[in-house]
Amino acid sequence: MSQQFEMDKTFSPQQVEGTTYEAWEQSGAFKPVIKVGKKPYTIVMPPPNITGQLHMGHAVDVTVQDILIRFHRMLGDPTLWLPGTDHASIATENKIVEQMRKEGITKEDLGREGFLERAWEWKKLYGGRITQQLRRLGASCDWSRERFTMDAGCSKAVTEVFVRMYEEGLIYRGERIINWCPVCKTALSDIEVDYEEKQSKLYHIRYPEDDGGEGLVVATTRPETMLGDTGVAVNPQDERYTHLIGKELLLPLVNRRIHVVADDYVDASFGTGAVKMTPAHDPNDFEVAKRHNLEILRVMNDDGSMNEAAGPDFAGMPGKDARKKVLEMLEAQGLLVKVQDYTHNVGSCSRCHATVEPLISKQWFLNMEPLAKPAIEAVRECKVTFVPERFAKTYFNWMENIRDWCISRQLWWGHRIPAWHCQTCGTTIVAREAPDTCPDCGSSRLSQDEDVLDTWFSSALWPFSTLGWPDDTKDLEYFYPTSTLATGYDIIFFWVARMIFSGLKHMGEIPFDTVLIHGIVRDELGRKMSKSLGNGVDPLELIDTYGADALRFSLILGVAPGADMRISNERMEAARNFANKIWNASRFVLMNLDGTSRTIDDSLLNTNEKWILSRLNRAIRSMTGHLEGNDLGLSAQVMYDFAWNEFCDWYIELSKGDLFDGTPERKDQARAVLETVLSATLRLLHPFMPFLTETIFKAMPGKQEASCMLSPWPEADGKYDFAQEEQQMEGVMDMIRAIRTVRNELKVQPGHRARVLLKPNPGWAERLRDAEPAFQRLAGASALTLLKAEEHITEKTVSAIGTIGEALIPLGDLVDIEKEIARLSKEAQGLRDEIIKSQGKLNNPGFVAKAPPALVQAEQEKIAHNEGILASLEKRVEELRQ
RNA sequence: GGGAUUAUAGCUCAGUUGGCUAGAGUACCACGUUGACAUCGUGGGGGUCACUGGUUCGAGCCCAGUUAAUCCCACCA
Repeated sequence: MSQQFEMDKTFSPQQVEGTTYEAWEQSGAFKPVIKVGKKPYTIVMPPPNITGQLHMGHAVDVTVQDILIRFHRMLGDPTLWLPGTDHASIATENKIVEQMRKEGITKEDLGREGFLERAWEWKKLYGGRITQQLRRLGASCDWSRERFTMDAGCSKAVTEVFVRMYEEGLIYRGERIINWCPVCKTALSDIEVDYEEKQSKLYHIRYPEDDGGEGLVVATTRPETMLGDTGVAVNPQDERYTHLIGKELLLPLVNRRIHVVADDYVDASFGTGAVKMTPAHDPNDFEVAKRHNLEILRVMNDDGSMNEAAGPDFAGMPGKDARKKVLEMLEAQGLLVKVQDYTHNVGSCSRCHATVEPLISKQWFLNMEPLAKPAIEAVRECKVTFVPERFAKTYFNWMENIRDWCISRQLWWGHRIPAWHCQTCGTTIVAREAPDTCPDCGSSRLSQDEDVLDTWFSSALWPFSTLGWPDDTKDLEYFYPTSTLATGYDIIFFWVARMIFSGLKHMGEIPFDTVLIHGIVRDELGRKMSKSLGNGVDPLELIDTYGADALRFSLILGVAPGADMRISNERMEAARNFANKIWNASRFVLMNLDGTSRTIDDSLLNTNEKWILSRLNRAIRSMTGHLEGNDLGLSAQVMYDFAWNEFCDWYIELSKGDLFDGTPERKDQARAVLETVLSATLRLLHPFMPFLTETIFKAMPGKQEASCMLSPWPEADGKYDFAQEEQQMEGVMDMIRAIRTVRNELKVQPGHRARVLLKPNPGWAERLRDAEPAFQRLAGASALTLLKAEEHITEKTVSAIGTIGEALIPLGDLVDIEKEIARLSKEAQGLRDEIIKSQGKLNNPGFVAKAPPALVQAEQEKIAHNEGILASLEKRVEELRQ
């Protein structure tokens, strides 16, 4: 007995996934085959964080990329998918700190060195875990080229870029208002801050004049910051306050004299029209302060508590308590004028969700303007294309309004900034290697800057740092620029934009030509998956339950580029069922091949065979086109429809005639066609469902040692285009469907011949004779035999019969004559209406003049067609009347 | 405040540059142990294409407006 008969009745992914993947990886098939002179297809994988578990976002990301990679590999392109992981500075550090907290130790206990040791241990443990999980999805990446954002090579690139940009003056150090997370104790970039609406109060506080005048009233949501006020601003046009401009007020509680300044920034219609200025703790106030030379007084510590500058009453007090005390004291002095309920947006740390405090701080910045310009140009000139296009707008919107990027973080885990400060003279030295002495004063008392770089600083270099830059490597030369970058739209700002300007800046070339944006995965209710909602789905569990192929397919099928997708059990089941359908269709084909491979005899092709081969050609062309256009969802849809609705539902069924009852010649021909179509189907499906297809492929005759993954992508063979046969089959299928409707309607028992009410005209007879076996098998009816239905016949049945043939057969004595006349008359009326409608169209000069000729002709044919039926109906009515 | 997207069957979504009766999947109903598959097969019901107007011979598609929802950016004390 041959191997084929041992296939189970259902596909068990669990049994094959592990071993199949291992065999692929062992064989080295994931490594690109470099062909000098041939353009490679390259994807550099967005590196997952080493913080944890594979989630649905990764699953989509990896699936999309793996499909493209497998497609191009089969096309014969030298194909590289370079994987790696990201150190994820702040996220990882938080996780480690959290883990340590449970053990009762703090970062400070370990010290920088000790902490980093621990962090590397973490990386060893979890960095490997995530890559194992990627394997479970079937990711066919070249693990021999795997990189990590903090490995020696990538770190070298980071230092090189930093030093170069510093030397060019693009990187500078300065005092600016930054978003400060008092829990993570680090600066955050603008995009690391999330805003949410919160209920709070708007406090109206009176600031009297220093001479005892009543002064003015300011409104604030953060009263404790008044301790750091160094001025009050009003709108220059605001007549209420013109008399106060330039005057001095006495800041309550601290009794500091502060000036009233006029600045357009102030909106006279909001609050009281007077704004207290706290330049050290508010970005706008900071700007105003610079314009008016107001003092910048920081009153808060890094942990959010008040410092000495806040005055002896408040020093050391947490911000919350300080707020309370300030309010109490103001109230006691009768200076708290009004308290309003107020809803506004409060920023919080995207990592730990603590409320962010804007405060002044010395940080490293990257000057964005000169970098953004060419990056905008590159997209505008379509050197980089976004799929779908609309995301380019998002990109422009951000890049055109970009502000300098705060790249320093007060963390330990990350790339330490290559800058040294001289303890003697204060000079800062930025260098590739640690300097021994200060070039200015010769002192050897140098200490490295404590900060590390924003994690996205290294990510921005990923497309070339992973290929060996700054060294001149062969990989860099061959694979850069890469082809496609696939990622979610949530990461355009964090990453995509920064890679584009970095690539242009340091490589002088775009990093990739296509940015393929996919949506995010939502639950069945359309909600974002989040930890707090607890609605997250673990992709690994889905793989266990349904198989990796089903997961991949359900994430792709019918999903338009950039569109969010919902994942549900129903969707997973549909994908699993499809996999099983393919499995069983293959099982049937393999059973009938008897382990022998055959080739099609073109001279013996019958209509069914011509039809399926022609349909296969269409599927190949369509899928290839969609994949080239990055529309994976449509491509999968074409596969699904072809495999299930055409190959399984029709051709396999049709083939059974020859397979079971045909002459030896026909039998072999059917087998050859089945084998050909199955082979192509498996290969077309392979990028989407690699495990299933590889498993079946190896069971094909003579393919034990072959690999679906490394087989060529199917090409449409022009000699198998049969437009006429396709049309003919379409007609036959319509008729078979109609007969089935009749059978159902008449409740004809299986096994019994349906009594089909047909009188084929000469044209149809020809076709029907051709299709006779199909009718026998699929419709349980003989197309040429006129039989008498004994059952009651409904309208529906009649209309179904109407679609079968031109000649509607008289129902004779089966039905009440009056009723039948009425029905036929009604039908005739319907046809007349149709004809009138068509004639109306043809009488419309605009239609005749402007519509395509084929359409006009079709309309004329329709009239003729309807008139023919009408005539026979009328004739029949006449007969019945007699 | 600025920008983007979406609105089609109970649900999830397709619907190419406008062109025959608007399609799938799923759910629902009926029937079915036909030699791959009940994770299946066959058939069926179910739509005012959000609303209003416009362009056109012709609009689910193009244009304007209205309504509703989602998302992103900015962050007014």
